[in-house]
Amino acid sequence: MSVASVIVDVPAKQTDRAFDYAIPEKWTTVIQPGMRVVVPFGPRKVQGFVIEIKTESEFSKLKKIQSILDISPVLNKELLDIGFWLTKTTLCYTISAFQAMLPAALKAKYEKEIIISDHNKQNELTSQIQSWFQNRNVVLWEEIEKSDDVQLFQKEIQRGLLEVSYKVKDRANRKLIRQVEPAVSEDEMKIYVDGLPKNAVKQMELVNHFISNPKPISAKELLQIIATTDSSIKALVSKGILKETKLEVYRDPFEDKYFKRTSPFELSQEQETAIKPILDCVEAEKHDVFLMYGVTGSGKTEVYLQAIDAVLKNGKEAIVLVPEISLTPQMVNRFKGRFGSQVAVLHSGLSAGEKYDEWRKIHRKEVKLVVGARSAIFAPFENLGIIIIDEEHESSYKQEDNPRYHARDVAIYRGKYHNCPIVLGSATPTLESFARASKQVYKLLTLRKRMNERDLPAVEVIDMREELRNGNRSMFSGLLYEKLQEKLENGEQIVLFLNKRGYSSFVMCRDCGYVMNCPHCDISLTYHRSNQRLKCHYCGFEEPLPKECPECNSEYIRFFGTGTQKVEEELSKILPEARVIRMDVDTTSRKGSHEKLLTEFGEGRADILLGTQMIAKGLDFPNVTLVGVLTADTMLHLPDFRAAEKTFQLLTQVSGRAGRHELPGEVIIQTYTPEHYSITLASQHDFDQFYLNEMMVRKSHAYPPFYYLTLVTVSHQELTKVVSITEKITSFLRMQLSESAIILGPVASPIPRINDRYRYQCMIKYKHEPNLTIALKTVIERYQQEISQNQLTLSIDLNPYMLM
DNA sequence: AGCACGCCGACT
DNA sequence: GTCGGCGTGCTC
Repeated sequence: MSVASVIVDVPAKQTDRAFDYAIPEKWTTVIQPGMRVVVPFGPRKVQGFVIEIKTESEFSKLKKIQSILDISPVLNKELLDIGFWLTKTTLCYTISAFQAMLPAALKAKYEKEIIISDHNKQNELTSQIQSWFQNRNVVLWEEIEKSDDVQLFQKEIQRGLLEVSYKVKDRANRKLIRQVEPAVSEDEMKIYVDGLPKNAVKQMELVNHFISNPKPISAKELLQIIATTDSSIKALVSKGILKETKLEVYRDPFEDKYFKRTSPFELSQEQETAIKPILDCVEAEKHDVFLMYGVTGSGKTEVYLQAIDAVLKNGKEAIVLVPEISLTPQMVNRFKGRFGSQVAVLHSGLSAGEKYDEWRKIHRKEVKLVVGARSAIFAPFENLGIIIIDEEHESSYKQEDNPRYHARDVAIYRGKYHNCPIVLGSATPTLESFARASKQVYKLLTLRKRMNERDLPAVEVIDMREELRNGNRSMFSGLLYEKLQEKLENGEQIVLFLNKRGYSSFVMCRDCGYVMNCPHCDISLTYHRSNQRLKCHYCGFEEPLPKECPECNSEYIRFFGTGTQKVEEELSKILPEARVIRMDVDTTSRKGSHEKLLTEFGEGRADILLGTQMIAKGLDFPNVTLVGVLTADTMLHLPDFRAAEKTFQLLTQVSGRAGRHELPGEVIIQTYTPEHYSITLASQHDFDQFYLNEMMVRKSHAYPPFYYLTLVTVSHQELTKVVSITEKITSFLRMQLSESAIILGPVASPIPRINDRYRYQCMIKYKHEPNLTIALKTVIERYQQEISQNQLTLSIDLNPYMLM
């Protein structure tokens, strides 16, 4: 007998294992590991992934696989293995790992329907139920649940007159276009045209089109050429003169876009030196991890492009990961321009259907290269020749929910599997990667010179406390204001950067200092100007802005914190003639608006580009000569050991936007902590010194890269319960782990309460703890009951990036 | 996760 | 007595 081991789509501890199913005779040769199937599971039907084909099962009474969802496996052997590896290393469910590797369109949709069991007894149903079934055979349970008839239905189900039917629906819908072509020979068409009555002008035109042009044509195009309606085509189809066919097409998110083909540039000496070891590695089919450390504007992308070119010439495939935020059309153009239709692009801006189509191009081997955000690391290539991770330090490569994987780790896993190089590129590598490069675990490649030998921009650090003392209470320092005027006069462009991360527009009473907090979370509410309301970013709580302070009834309650809107307002006051483009979540939420605004700025239709994080990287505008950072230190005070590193990275990235071409660039950094090394060293473009400095800090505080981290966060409605459970977990881990592990806690999370649930943490710092995952699994099992009762949540993050 | 089964309290 | 509350345990 043929048996399939199936991982079912039920993300729960108890079902996180394989279930065996009998393979019906007709499918014994069809079903393969990695295919999606529908299986009966208890009383319902669920989707599942076949992971193994066996000849027998320990389980005696097997149910049969109900249906097959794929013609060929959606997960190959390698991806199945990656799924198991993720389950093990991130402590997630296997099904969650599988689902993370596939486009959302392949996730099943479940529907529960009610059908009439026996139509002969239909009249026995109450009239109320009968009215539901007027002119239809099935009723969706979802509809019933919304009505008041739930109990009536349950009664009839119990009497056996109605039946529940469980449906598993594939979301994956392929886009089809209607094509029209002749169904008869040319001669027959001519005869038909001659026999047509005089008033059938459109039919005649249509047939004449096919007489001179018998190729299939899309209905849409045909209607345009002939200027007629569907009815005339339909008439000809029903007479058997034409026939309609459906053709599957891909939704092309880059339709209507023309990509100018580019050819390789000549590499500089430095670039040559950097690419050589990568190319050697490609030729030798050897796995190695390269860290390409290159200052902003040093031409890393050209090195990627040429390395990819070599890989594609060898008949292999390539993956390029780019942070979501810099997956701009500019970036995509560079790859599409060089490799044309061999490129698939995967990013969150695409619709589910578009993502699925791009994924299918990869799956069917129609493309050789994928450029995408984090999840593109799971591209189902089978002959990988290189993986490139650009802006290696970006935290968006770490997924913040289950499976909590880091794309870099997956890349290295795949690199070992395919014996191919991994290239991590950055102007500001993570300390983890740079430390590994220093220890020769990764091979370091350095690009110190900017292309065209352009100097890095001059950076001026402005002490905003000093400005305040001198009576300047605006958000622009004297120097920045001066420079703004100067650049405007010269007709040059300016980028103003507002670092909003960890800093929101909170509302405070100026008399008593009372800050409006969320009643369910220990975090300040954010003021949303668009609807004059206060909103909690964690639980969604909303309330109108109060007229007076709830604490002291003062009227002087106002919002603090500088939003882009406020900067824009102030700009219009001090520089009314400046044309400003504001880019933030509000102005870029509509699809394509991001690109539109950038094009506008690029074409010189504005003087100042004002924005948040999203303008920090990847942008390259020749006319930008001034970059202003309004508040450099807003995230320096976050409770995160990477705060200094992130500040340094951001300032370096932003400064890199200035003077990339002929005109020299200037950068002004405004800060309240000008003495902080992350700010001074960023202003001196001194990564090496920053690295040394920060390494000392990390060493003395036992943080990565000297120690690994694992963060356990416990949450519960009752404070006492959270504290005692976290306490128990902490002491249990102390017992299980070695002496050298540092176990901190229990302590309250940086956000101690979210959605009325208290949050406590335990942090584990360690160098080598083979027992850690086993110990953590034991912890999960011990509290399983309370977790499933939904009172307790336990989140375990191995190598966390967010400590909140 | 769902869903059935089963064991207790409060109703016609 | 039975309806329905939720706690418990199973799903090949």
